[in-house]
Amino acid sequence: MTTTTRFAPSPTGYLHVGGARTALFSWLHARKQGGKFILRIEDTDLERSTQESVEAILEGMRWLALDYDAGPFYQTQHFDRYKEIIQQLLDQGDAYHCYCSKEELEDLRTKQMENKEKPRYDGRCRHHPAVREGVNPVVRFKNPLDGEVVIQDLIKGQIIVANKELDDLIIARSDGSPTYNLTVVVDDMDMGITHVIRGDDHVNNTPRQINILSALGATLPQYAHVPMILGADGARLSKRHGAVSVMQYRDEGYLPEALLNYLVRLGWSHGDQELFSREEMIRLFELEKVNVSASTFNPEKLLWLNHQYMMHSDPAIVAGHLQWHMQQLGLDLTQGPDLTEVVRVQRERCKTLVEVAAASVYFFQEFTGYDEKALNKNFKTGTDEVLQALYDEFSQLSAWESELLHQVVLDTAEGLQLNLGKVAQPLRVALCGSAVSPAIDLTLMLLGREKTLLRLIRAIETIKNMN
RNA sequence: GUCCCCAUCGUCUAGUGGCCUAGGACACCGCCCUUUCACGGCGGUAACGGGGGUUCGAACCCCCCUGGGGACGCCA
Repeated sequence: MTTTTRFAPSPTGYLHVGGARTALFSWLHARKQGGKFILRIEDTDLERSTQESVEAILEGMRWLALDYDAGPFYQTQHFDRYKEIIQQLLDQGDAYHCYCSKEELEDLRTKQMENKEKPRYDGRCRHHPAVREGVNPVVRFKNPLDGEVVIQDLIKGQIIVANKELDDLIIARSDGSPTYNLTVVVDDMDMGITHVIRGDDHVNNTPRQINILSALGATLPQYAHVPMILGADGARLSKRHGAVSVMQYRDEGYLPEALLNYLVRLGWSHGDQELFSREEMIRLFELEKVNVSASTFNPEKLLWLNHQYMMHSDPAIVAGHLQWHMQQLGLDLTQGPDLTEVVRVQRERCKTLVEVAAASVYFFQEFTGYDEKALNKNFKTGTDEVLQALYDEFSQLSAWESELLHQVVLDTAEGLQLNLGKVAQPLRVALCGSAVSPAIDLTLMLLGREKTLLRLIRAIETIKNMN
């Protein structure tokens, strides 16, 4: 049987890092086995599912380049099939109608909690069936009364749950619509899912699902429950923790490969290796080596990884991502250097694409004002003469090449008997408006002669007007 | 409360009975490099939650405690 895995999010929000990691592990396992990866949207909760969420999830998958071989499938389009299975279960005596009201059930729960018992349905309609006129019943699955369910989890190992801990769960609501535990089981069975890879929070559902699957005579899939990702406060990662949407990482200037690399190392490792290309992940990843315990999301390490990816990836590819950010700033990219060159000169000092973009604005348009500190420190009486000397040299330079530019700066310093810093720094401020930029020759190079000369004039004027 | 699961530096982790005076990475702190900011190089601080066993020997196996997480919906 070909390995088939699935990612089955419910469209009640964007794709967050926890979901993304589950999707990644599932995708990785399928790719490693040369199997299929399916995307299934679990939208049976009509109240909370939204089209926007569906689109946000698809966008996240696309950005991370987690491609699926089938789907997206929507559970709302399988309702006939679910009804058929529910009827089958009813017919074969594995399910029954329950007329208990929500209030009754609520009372039951409260009493059980008071008695320090685990809240669970007591099966009153199973043992004493009674039709109530005018009440639409729910359908409950007859969970086995005794025995136990043994799960051989690929990650967690053996998990044993006694059937008496379980109750008769609802598989169809009073309006006839199917519930989660039923739909998952039916789809996993129909889609030939061989490996159910999902979040830790589903371990408790697994024995119930196994019981339904058994009642249906289906072959059981293998289960792999991946541990949760916790926020900095040790609680489960959620909307409250801020930047958990995958797309927010794009907005903040992260490369998808970096996020993926961060995520794959959260709960999984391969010796001391930190950097994994997509191919390496596929080759080396093993579900069996995924950790059993939850891990905490560490934004600083993600940042470091992002920097690693910016520095070691093909600059042209990084430039492709940078372009989007430059456009966000409203820059006219025809008015400056090639973005690949920008990446080359900026990437060692910037950890995100947002930083690269912000630090590169002056290559494309005039900066508004000088950084005050930089100005006070570098523009002094007499600095205008230094800049004038540079202006003279630059305007006569035969070619605009970095070695020549570098030489001009060196020669000017020597000619004026000044430290290199006394020449390069004022020049930097004149060109960029701040004391921070790439190496001065590279900055000159990318800026071009025209902008360089204009900005030198502007600086000289500024200094003259200071007195 | 009941059930399930978990427990190595602040964080991600290596470690599967002797290679461990516990290794790597992020962060942090020094030093070096340096025309800015950085990159880089070198070094440092820092952990086996506690208590019992088992064993010649335990971070690794067992039990208890403690701590943490998850589940307990006509949500998924």
